[in-house]
Amino acid sequence: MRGNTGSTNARSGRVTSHDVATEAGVSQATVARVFSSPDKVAPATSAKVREAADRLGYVPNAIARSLKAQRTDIVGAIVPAAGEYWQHVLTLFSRQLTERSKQLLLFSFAEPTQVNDVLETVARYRLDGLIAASASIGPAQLARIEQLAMPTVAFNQPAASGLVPSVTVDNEAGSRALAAHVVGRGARSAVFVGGIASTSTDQQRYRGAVTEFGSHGVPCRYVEAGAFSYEAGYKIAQHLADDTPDLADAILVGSDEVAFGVIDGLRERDIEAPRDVLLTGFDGLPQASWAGYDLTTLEQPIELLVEHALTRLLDQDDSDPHDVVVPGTIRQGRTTHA
Amino acid sequence: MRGNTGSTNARSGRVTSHDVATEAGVSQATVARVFSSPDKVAPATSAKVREAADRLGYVPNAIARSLKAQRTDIVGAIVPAAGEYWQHVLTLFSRQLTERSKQLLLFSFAEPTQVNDVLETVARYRLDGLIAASASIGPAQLARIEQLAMPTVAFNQPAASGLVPSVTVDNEAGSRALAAHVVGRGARSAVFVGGIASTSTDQQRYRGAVTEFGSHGVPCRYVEAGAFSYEAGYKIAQHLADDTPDLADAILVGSDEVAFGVIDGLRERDIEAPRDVLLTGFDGLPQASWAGYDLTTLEQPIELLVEHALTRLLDQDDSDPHDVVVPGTIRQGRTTHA
DNA sequence: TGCATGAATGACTACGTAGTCATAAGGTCG
DNA sequence: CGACCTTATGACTACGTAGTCATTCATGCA
Repeated sequence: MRGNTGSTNARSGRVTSHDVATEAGVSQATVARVFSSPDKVAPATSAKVREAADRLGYVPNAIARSLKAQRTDIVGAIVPAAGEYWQHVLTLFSRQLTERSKQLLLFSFAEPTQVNDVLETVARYRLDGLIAASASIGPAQLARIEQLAMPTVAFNQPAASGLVPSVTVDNEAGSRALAAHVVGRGARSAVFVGGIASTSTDQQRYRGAVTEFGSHGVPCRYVEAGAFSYEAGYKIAQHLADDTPDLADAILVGSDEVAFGVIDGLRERDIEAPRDVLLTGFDGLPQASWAGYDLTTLEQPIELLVEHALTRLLDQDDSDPHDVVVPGTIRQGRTTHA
Repeated sequence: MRGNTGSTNARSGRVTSHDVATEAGVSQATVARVFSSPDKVAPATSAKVREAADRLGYVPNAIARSLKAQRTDIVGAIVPAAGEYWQHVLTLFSRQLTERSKQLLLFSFAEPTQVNDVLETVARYRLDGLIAASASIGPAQLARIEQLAMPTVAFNQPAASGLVPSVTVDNEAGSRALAAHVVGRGARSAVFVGGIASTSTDQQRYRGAVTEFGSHGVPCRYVEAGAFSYEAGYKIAQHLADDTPDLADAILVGSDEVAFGVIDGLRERDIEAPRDVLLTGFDGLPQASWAGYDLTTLEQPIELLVEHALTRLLDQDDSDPHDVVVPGTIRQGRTTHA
């Protein structure tokens, strides 16, 4: 690597296809072709151009490319700023997008009230697609997304049904399966611990539980933790423990993260699953398999869900069904091992 | 909202400042000013333009803006695709960037070999800054980053020192503190369980432990888990358990996530902390505070680290020190509560 | 009243690329 | 060997914005 940088700027951030063209003795158009449609250039020319590019430290400018091509190769994701589940999902989206040579532009928000602002920002970037992954995105927001005319998929956000294409795990069936599971293990009374009652996820999961329990004559009341977090679960567990010895036979928790909190909170009061109560989660987080919890839960086929979502988003095919619902499977853990 | 869309295209994704200019009876330049430097436009004109924009559903195009302004308002982050710690850090970066009206473009990689490819992709986007957060980014990669002339901060990646500005927790001092802590609780022998021996993080943390233990005449050997994961910790715990009853008095684990695995792996063999061994982690993940683990660990001031990193990146000030090292604090948990 | 001053706005252009069209060179086939 | 076709390349332009410069007009002050 010799120090010769000639008349052009040495900083790679400033070298353009024009500079490379001059250096290689070809036109700018040819340089562009070398980097975007290599098969349209003679091998000898291509080599010459690439050498010149290396010499100058040229790197194609994706911004300019996006403007011209009307395509950014970037997918946006609107995700809550907290929560094990969303972090996990995000990781998978990122990984699968990388495989498709796309980037992930992250829009996270701490408060549901920020969603509107976030949406306006999203609109400015002409993204190839948008993943709306949050129960906090209401109908009004979905309508705004509709306006943006940007390919969008709602991820595990059942309320989006009909407004925006969605990909969701079968919450109701999953809850029914879990209910049936604990009924099969002798539960004659149950509590459903939800995160936030107003979310469609909570509602569907509760409904599924009630339906199944009902068909077995098992009562099931709803308790709201107040958030989808460990802490919320830990606190609500104290309340539940106060009910002892009238504590239900089974506790169905609406999400794994909350369930971890419930488990630890109950342990604090010396209530142990499955000894004193049957307990299940929902989601199938990696931590559910950790020996410390070994939680019975409904495992979402997240890889599959993510794949569906990206296919819907990027491989536009209008014959695809508008809403995809994928069933989960029960992960049998120690917490219901009677 | 009346249905009149006139001659311009109704899809918001296609409406330009020119269209708005025509609609409002002003020039394109004025429309641009309304959205980028509002104080340079008369209030009446501004209102007129905004109305027209609303009517047409105009949204400024951030891509075009970035090209013209040579500024993207996007910060990139190169982060490993797995690991509780990185997920947590990422969340904080995202949150703080949102506050600064910047977006986060995520580049994750599953294998260290992918880093080079990722870097080439990064180079194409003219980002306002880059966060290099991974122990897998070696000197060669850092040199390449240097070439890109893109403001960069290495996050918790001590090897970057001198090559790229870095922000790091004080690994060595942290380890020393933890070692002193367990020595104070009677440890006369110790094991350090690292994740991957070749990472600088591991090396610094081990060195700190050895130094402190050495000054007390306490031997400390190094054991490699093979990864910074729960599973790796769980497996290595089995090996450690095989050494019983010669198991060391204290186990210093190089990261919390691995520590959770070690705890559960040891429990499997009926070895419990602090009953049979003193055990510490490193990082201060939220889960360390979960009652199920209640781990003594070195808590990183992550919020502060992230803040430092972004300040270095965005508020360019050459008087800032090149490398920032921030001390952590010990979180006292049950696992060393003799 | 006349001129300097400033605010408000418009015309114009560049940011860096990729696609369209035109053109030149090389090759095939009757 | 000439009409025809293919391949490789160059000239040119548009993508949508923001900053520079010039122009207009109203205001203030001598």
